[in-house]
Amino acid sequence: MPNTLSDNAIARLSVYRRVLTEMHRDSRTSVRSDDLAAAAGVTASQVRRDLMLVRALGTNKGYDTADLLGAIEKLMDPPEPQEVALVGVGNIGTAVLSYFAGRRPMLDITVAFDNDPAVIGRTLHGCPCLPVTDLAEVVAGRNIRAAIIAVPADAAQKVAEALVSAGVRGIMNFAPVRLRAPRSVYVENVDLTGSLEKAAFFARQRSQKEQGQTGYAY
Amino acid sequence: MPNTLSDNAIARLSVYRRVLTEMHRDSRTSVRSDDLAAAAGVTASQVRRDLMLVRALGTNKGYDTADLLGAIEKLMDPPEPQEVALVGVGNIGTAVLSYFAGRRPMLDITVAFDNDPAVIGRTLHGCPCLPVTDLAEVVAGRNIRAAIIAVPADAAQKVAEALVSAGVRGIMNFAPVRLRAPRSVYVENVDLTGSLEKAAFFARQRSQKEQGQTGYAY
DNA sequence: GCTATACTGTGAACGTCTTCACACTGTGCT
DNA sequence: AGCACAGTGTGAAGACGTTCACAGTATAGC
Repeated sequence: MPNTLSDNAIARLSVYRRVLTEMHRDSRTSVRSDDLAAAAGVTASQVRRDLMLVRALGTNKGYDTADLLGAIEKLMDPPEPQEVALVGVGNIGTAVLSYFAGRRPMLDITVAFDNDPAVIGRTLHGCPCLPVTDLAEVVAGRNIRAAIIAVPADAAQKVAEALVSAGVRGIMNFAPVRLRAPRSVYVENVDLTGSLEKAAFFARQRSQKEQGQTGYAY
Repeated sequence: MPNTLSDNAIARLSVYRRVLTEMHRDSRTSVRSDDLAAAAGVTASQVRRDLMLVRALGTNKGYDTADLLGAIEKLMDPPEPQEVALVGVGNIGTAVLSYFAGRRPMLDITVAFDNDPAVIGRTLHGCPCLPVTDLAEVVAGRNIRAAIIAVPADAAQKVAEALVSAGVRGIMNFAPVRLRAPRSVYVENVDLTGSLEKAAFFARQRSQKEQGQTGYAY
């Protein structure tokens, strides 16, 4: 099994793609590994390694921006627009909806579910909100393979199970729980509390270091 | 420099803490490494390794829930409540504000900044919104060390620089850009697009595998 | 055409994080 | 008291990801 694309590699490719899209929009035609590296916040070696994965070849003048973008898109984008389901249209769900509206045309949040009568039936950012009781039928019926969970922690596991049995194989999870799912399902946890805690923790640590209070283990 | 706490270790400790908090609330007094491992979605070895970092000792009956929770909190929580600033009170900023309201008492988003007159002067979830022109003064004045960036991509770098020069050393960044910051500043990128792309990518990949279409490299 | 130059592609070294495996310690049972 | 057992603490091994360093290759200049 050669060339398995790791989690981190996919994340970096996604960043390269963003950078390349901008460069391409600016009519820049070629890019060197160290340019990409600087823009993406990684080393040039790392970039070249990653680009090996997409089988993109460069020359002694760098890479052709359009070619490279095409190669990455070919690898990462679905062959045709992929539908994504959103479960939970509260604060985070709504924010996510508006964030993704029109951002990635190949990844469309085409349906949302909730159990709050106040949102059921409404259309937010072009996305209809259905009752969560319709979830299994709609997701399975439309062959939806990716979903976003933005429900409270205590409801997340049940939602995940419903999604998985309806055919979902990739989940982006905002609920602060570790979902239990079969290994055949990919779960990307977006742990907002954890992320903020990390930022706050390292902020304290680095502030201390600056004050010359070294000698601590951490 | 022994025992530097890695990024991943902190993230896992944050999860253990959440799990332990629940157990403690449920009056559970002891926990074994494999229980914690199952709840946190990691291996038992990993749990024991991580717990070495917090200098928590267990017995042949596992760990004392309260002790363990205390040890993790002592390591991760600030000695006194730590203020956090939010920049950008749009969709995501607002969602973040409501998400963290009351969730982590030791990490308080006490001030928000925006340049939209519609939100300036208002108070959302107990957090006053000030004009972004006040940022430097307020952040420096209150000695705020951690901040959340939830502004559009093209404004993020400028905001980051302002925050850093006002004394911020830890940033949670929602903007889809790689921020350039001195090494003395910790940046936690929350890349929503990247996360969704990963979930969608692996969803496709795994769906294919299920259909017996093996033999592909990826 | 030939040389100097610039960048890629990649084997190998390196470092880090994770898992293994087992010695050690304390508990409960007889 | 002594033995069997359960679970931790940790050195060592292993897996994985990143960086190094240089051979290879194409371009540009003379």
